[in-house]
Amino acid sequence: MTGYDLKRTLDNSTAHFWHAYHSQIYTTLRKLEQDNLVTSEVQDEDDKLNRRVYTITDAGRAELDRWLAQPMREIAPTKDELLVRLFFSAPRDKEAVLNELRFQRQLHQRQLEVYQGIDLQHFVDAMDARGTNVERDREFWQFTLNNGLAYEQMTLAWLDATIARIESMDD
Amino acid sequence: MTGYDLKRTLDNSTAHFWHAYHSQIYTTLRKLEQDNLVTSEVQDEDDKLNRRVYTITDAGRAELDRWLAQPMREIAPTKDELLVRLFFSAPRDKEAVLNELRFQRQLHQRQLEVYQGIDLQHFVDAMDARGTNVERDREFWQFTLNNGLAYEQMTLAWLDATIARIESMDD
DNA sequence: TAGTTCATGTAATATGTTACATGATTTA
DNA sequence: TAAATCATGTAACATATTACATGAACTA
Repeated sequence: MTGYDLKRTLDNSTAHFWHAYHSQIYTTLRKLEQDNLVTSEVQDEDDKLNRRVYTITDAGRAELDRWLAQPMREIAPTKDELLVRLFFSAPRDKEAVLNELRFQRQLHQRQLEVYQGIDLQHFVDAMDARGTNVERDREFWQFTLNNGLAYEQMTLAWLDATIARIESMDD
Repeated sequence: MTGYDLKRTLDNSTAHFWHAYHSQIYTTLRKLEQDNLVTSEVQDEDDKLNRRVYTITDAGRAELDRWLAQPMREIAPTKDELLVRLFFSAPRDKEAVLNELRFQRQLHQRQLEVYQGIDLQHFVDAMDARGTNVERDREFWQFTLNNGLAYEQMTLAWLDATIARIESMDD
């Protein structure tokens, strides 16, 4: 893939559990290349867009396998700015807090619909047609998608309950 | 509070939505002091532990209010290492993946019990006895705690379903 | 032809993590 | 008296964010 492809893939399919800016992606790819974990080349000489395509090396694959072989032993740390804001929101104007939560509700509703619209099987079939079997990968991708779906549903239910309780508060 | 108190508070009550290392807390407090957003003093001259107690200034409170007045307009970005690992786990040994997920299940079960054991009302009463009314704060703290509870329950249900499906996979 | 998307980078700054470093106080 | 907890810091390094910068290709 190119750095641009990676950015798009991250934004589209893995955005809910991993995110990166293009500036970080390009610099990291260069660093990986220095460490011989990937190689890169500009495939089409005539291509004025300078698309630089990266490929993982055997050493890179080995490093990925090594990382996967070491199981996680802690809970993934989270940083959720909205919860920090809520924690300190008692003195705020009630309507301002409600508007913020209602806006978040819209965002999460849309995000849920994005996940519901993802058709992994269609993607798998397309890869299959190109000779790459990702049938077993599909099951694991589905697990991460299921997590996104469950997370959005949980968040919507929590937002609804929280909004309802703030609405019934005294000013 | 002292830096140490802040670290403990973060670890105990807000760990599920915000986390910081002590090294970051101490350096950030010094920076806030340079910007006149907090003041500090070693209250007890005889105290050889050098407890440095920080207090927010009027300018600090104003800055906090200014920050709270600007509503969030995006979904909080997340980085979940476990999901990245699962995404790439198709080629891994089935039992290794299952062991990792079962261990995560234990961690989340324990975390749920920690949240279930938190008694906000007890804390509010103790503050009340010292003359600080945090009754309205309590409702907002409860919202963040509810989020933690819902998150852990959702995660446990998702882990159970994922574990069951991997168990029924071919090797 | 104007706006959007494709495409790649650097620089400056901010934030976060690990390791190093020290010493007092409390508890078993 | 040994171990755990209280308490504060710095240094080196890693990661992340925002802003700056450029130009091609496609689409309305």
